[in-house]
Amino acid sequence: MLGSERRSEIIRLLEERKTLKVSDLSQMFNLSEATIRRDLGKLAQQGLLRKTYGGAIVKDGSRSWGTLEAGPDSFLEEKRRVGRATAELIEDEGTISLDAGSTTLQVAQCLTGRNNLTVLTNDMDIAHELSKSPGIRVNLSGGILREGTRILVGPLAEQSISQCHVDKAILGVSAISLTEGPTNVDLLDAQIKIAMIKGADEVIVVADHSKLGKVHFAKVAPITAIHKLVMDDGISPEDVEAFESKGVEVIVC
Amino acid sequence: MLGSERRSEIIRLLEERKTLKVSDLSQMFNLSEATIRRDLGKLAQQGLLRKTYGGAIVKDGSRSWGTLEAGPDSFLEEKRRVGRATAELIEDEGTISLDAGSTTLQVAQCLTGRNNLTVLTNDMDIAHELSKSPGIRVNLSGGILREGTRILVGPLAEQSISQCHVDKAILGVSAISLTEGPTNVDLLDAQIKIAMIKGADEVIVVADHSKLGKVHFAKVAPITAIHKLVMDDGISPEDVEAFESKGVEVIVC
DNA sequence: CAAGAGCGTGCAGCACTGTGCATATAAGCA
DNA sequence: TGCTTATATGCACAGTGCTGCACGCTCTTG
Repeated sequence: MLGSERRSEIIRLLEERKTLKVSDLSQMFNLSEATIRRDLGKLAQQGLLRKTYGGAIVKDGSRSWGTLEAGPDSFLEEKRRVGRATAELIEDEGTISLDAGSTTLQVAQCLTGRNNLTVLTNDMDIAHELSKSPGIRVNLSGGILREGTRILVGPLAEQSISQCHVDKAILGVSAISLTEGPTNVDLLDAQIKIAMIKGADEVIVVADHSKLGKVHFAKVAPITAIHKLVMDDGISPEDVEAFESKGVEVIVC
Repeated sequence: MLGSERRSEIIRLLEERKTLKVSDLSQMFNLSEATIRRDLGKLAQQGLLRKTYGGAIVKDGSRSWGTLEAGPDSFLEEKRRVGRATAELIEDEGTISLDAGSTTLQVAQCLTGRNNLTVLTNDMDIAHELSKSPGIRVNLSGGILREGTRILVGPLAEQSISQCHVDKAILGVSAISLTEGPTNVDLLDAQIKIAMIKGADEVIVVADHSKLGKVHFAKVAPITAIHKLVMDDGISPEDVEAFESKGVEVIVC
């Protein structure tokens, strides 16, 4: 087996299992651990994985087009759980809009294998991820490609989104509070989210608990516009109750 | 067996197995490893594969074009030349639309490093390529992601494009003839091209000479709508003159 | 804090690489 | 036909990259 071939296989395995151990790989390929470590070192340098003590894990939800360096994704495990739980809320044969972001990317990854789903998104990575599933019709919004990311924003994006109507809008946010509702650091992003809310029957916000109680610059919607909130179990029972009293169904996972 | 024949066979094998070893090929063709290495060197230079330690693997980022062309990356060298020549026609501080396709992808690769260029495209690979250059504003059209490719088509795509006006439209085509003008195998693709032509001051068609004289299903525009045609030197002087007599400036490279 | 697992790295051995040179084959031309 | 030229191929060799081992260092765990 070629060295490069082996490294491709490592990446493939990593996408499948999300985490790998040096000792396992060493046995699997019948090579010394030193060689495996050198492989992982190279792959990490290429940004294709993140090394950990004892092995490697997928990097930042595996934004799989490489080259673009993604910062260390905090709360990745929480986002994964949120992604899985959210995917369970989505039926086949439906239409959804999927906001750009690392949490919504996790949702997308859990949607592979769906049969007759139509998805509208403004995130090229999400589109790329979903395009692997033949049963999913992927609609990408137009827009300006924001520098350093693969997210589409601007008037063209808003207009594309406003032309579509979906069953559910799945939104990531950078902050959510009881009084101010979901808010965002970036105004352009917020406008995309507003357009998605307008065109949806049901609005689902996904977030890890680190976003809770914060308020950022750009308002997205009043809290009453949100139908469901999916969050990891870092949220307190009091907060759950408070959201529920505002009419937001909270799904803890 | 001819050398060129052997190299075609190597490419065919590579597409089948995704990875090849020098030692295996040497045995298979009953030739020295030195010869195989020289072959792989040539093929790598043509961009048809990527050499690795001990063999070769398929080039990443090479994309599957389904049944559009005879070979997936046929006439790559010609397309490179066309790409370079076309990039020279594009000034900084301008706006262009860049059609989806393998030839236009070559144009995009030659545009990196531009300072103040705005590009509108319906090809995610082109958008990705251009996003590496900070000086380029990338606008991606919306649309449905066509299965197996990274091309956006459909009403949303057409509408996004029709909302923009550019200095030059750079179009790839699957066929071009004197009488029928540029034509395309796919109707949806053709409609994108039509929208791009409508919104541009100048229309530049790029193609390798294998497209010449053919006519495909979907009409794009009369030949008189084309201002410039960039083609590799596989075009005959008679054909150049014929196009020129129709008012098309032909750039041979 | 101590034990132990895991880490990076220098070193040696070996496989792979590119290249110059000689030979073989094919093509062009008088 | 015989000669020249261009290309393809094999061989040899020096240079480079990959791998396993062993060592000392670092991190995790209890």
